[in-house]
Amino acid sequence: MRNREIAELFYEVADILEYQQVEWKPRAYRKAAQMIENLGEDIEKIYTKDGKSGLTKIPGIGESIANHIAEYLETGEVEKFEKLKEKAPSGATELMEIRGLGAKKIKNLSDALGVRTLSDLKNAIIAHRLKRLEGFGEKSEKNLARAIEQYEKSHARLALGKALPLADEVISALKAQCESRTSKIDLSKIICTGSLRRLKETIGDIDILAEAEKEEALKVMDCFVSLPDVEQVILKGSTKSSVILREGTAIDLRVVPPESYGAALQYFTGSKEHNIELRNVAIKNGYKLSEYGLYLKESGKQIAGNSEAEIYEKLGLAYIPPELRENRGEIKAAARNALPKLVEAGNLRGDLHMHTEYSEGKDSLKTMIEKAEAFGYEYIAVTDHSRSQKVANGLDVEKLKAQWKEIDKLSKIFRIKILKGSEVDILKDGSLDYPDEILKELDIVVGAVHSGFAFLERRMTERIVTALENKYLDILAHPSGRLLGKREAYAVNFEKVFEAAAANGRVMEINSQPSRLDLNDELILRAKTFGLKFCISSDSHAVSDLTSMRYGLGQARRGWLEKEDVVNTYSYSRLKQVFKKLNA
DNA sequence: GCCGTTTTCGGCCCGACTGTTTTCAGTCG
Repeated sequence: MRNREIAELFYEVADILEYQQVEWKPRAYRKAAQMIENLGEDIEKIYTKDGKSGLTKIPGIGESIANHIAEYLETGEVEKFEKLKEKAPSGATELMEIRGLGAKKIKNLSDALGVRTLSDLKNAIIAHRLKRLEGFGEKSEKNLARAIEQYEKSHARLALGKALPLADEVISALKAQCESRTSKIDLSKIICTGSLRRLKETIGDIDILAEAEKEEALKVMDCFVSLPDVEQVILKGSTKSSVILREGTAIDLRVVPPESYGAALQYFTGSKEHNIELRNVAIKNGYKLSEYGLYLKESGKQIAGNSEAEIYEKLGLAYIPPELRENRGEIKAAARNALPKLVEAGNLRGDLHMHTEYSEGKDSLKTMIEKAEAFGYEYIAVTDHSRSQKVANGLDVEKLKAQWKEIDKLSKIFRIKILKGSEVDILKDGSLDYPDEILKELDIVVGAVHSGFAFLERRMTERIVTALENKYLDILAHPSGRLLGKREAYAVNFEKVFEAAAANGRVMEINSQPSRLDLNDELILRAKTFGLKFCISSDSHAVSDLTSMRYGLGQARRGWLEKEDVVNTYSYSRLKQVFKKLNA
């Protein structure tokens, strides 16, 4: 699967072309990159099967880009791009990352001052050479200095598991401030938008929307920029303000009047690509869509804007949930009224992956069960680590049997069904980490790779396929092994993994730990095409982790999953048909 | 460079904020 690699290449080319102030091409390359990223199919496979004509069937890819892709797949590079890169100063794409700098200014800096790299820029600022330049001044020099500082401090994206609680905090603080200053603000309308509302696995910045009449808007802005955690105010206006928090996260706040609230919510939720498509739909229907509303093109009369639902409705579309708004075909599906009915939090009836004090969990078996029952779950599986996981205090056979005894005892006290499970290591040869006579006694076997991450693709694929063919394996845990921002997914052929899983009726886990979110949305989409079922699991290591399900659920929704696709939405009696050992 | 219920040529989302202008260009999302 080289989709990501090719998309990155096109993004880079788009940046260079932008720097060279070539018109429109950057947009075309970015669009192509985005389509390839979200394809859900292996582009190399498409090319092998249907050649260039297969490639041009993908929206955004025409004759020329198809040729580039073919050349890249066959030779590992594109001659034209190599020449392009030679001509562009190597630091230009990095300079594009600095807030406040775009193609024009970078060109100007390069021509007038010979600034080609980030360190050139720093030196120019220190020597105060910028302010003498046309279009720059005292202030831009200072702002650029700060922007560089921030870029160097943190240009990494924030994990969903960090961003969501942080946004909740900021929003509550903002609500409290607003409440003390004015009674005219509808506090329930202060919510997060942007990639956070779409529950993307990582977040660039936090976007917040509020509703207020014009004369109240500035008050909301005042509250916002004076929040205690704000370190720097980037900009402040009556509809838009941006700040940076002490810990480095950027937050934008938009304030709009009630008649535009729905339009603004739609617009600022994005994604950008979804919005561009949506505006095209508007144009084709004789409308104009902006963050202020949906208007008739001719008369300029507003026909929707108050609520998000109304906007989609007036455009002839079914309401599209935020998690689907990635321009992955959701607009066409909405037009045909063929959107999936996404799985919801209320559908979840159990959690099939959690740890206790027996291995590396922080809470006791009893505490975990208590809390899970309080959640209203119908069943849980206790899945401590198997014996090879020495670092995680994996259970030997004796200790596992002791846990079974305690589960039997607790089962008499609690209403919730407690399944005897294990997160069993998939060993290097693909075998499982307990003997068969133990595996067959377990209600649920969750198989996982915890070692040998550096295996070559073929060996890793064989290893996992062997495990999937083992009749005692039920669920493949965190199938890609990635750790967000820390470790890439291991090299494995997912086509073969999904094929083997489907052939043997195995379930794919969507691990909800914020650092994992594995499978991710793209792989979920691909896995679904193999007819696979999924389970959303918390992989809790403490009772406080049980709520992490919201993150995994988000990825499931981003992967277009319905209730039916997710086995832990099933009643216990139906779950028994999925995992046959439960009948024993 | 892509694409077509206006088009095979001529469009390509749209508006806010800032800093530098003295009416707007550049950048951002």
